[in-house]
Amino acid sequence: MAPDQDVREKLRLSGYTLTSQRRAVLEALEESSGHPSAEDVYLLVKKRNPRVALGTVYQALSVLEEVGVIESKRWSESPTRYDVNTVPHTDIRCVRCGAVDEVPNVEHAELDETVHANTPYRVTSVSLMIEGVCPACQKSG
Amino acid sequence: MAPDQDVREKLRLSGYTLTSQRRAVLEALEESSGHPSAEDVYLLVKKRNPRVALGTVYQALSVLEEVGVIESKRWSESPTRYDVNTVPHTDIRCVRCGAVDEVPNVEHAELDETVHANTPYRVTSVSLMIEGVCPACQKSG
DNA sequence: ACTATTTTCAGGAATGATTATTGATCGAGA
DNA sequence: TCTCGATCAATAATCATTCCTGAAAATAGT
Repeated sequence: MAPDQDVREKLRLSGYTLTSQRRAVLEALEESSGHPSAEDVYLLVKKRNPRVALGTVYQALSVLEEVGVIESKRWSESPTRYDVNTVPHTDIRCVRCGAVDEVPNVEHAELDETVHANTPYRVTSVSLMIEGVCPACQKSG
Repeated sequence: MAPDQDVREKLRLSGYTLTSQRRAVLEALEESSGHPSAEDVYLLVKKRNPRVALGTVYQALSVLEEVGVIESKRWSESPTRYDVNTVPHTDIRCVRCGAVDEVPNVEHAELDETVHANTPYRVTSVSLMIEGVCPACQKSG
């Protein structure tokens, strides 16, 4: 995956540096399997460095997203989730337990084209918000 | 459009009644062109009946959505927007001024199928969150 | 290395949207 | 009309997120 050098370069291009806090946030994101919320990241970061504040995590996430190292997605009735995978992909969220999983083989290109062709807006983002009930919750439901 | 009788029936099926407040909220939604937020609806309702509280509007919107008379959509960095149009359609939101417009000719059916076929989740909702810059803001920007 | 300048940070207060609570009021049916 | 449950208005509480401020740390210049 992208080593520190890559991240450092992306930050530099926007006039930022790779601080220990930003690295800690990034590492927390990498080691967490799902799509953690800011709060989740905060708890992970605090395990190693109890001095960080939640506000700092929000700041770091904001900067990392701005430079394109991570991305955020928000579903209704749930805080914003973060993800280190910046390759376009589609996620589904369980409305019962909040788990997030990837949905493979969903092609965005055609959809983007249709949208562009049918609106006078200059389109800046097209994303899919998918919700459902995960297999585990279906069993226990 | 759907007359009171239709709305009343949908409410009844879920054990609700059509109160004057719910009707007022619905009328406010119908007479507002865009996709108003709860706050917008509140201001409209208050013009006729200054006694209603914002919490009451939230309650009414919640009930009306539950029974399928209206629907809500939420974009990032913006409060939830409400809409009486429950026929599947696609909306785009201007990131500058917040305006919401419809994008015609976007077919959901195929997309829904693809998603269903590629996840073990029981899918409950697939929606498109589209953002861009509207023509007016492009000129003034 | 030493100080000046700039950036970043921690901590906590503030904000905005939404939900929960509570006591009063309304309304359908006996 | 009386009763009982539903609904309401008002307000407090909550939740996620942003803003603010003085302190600490990185960076640059001497």
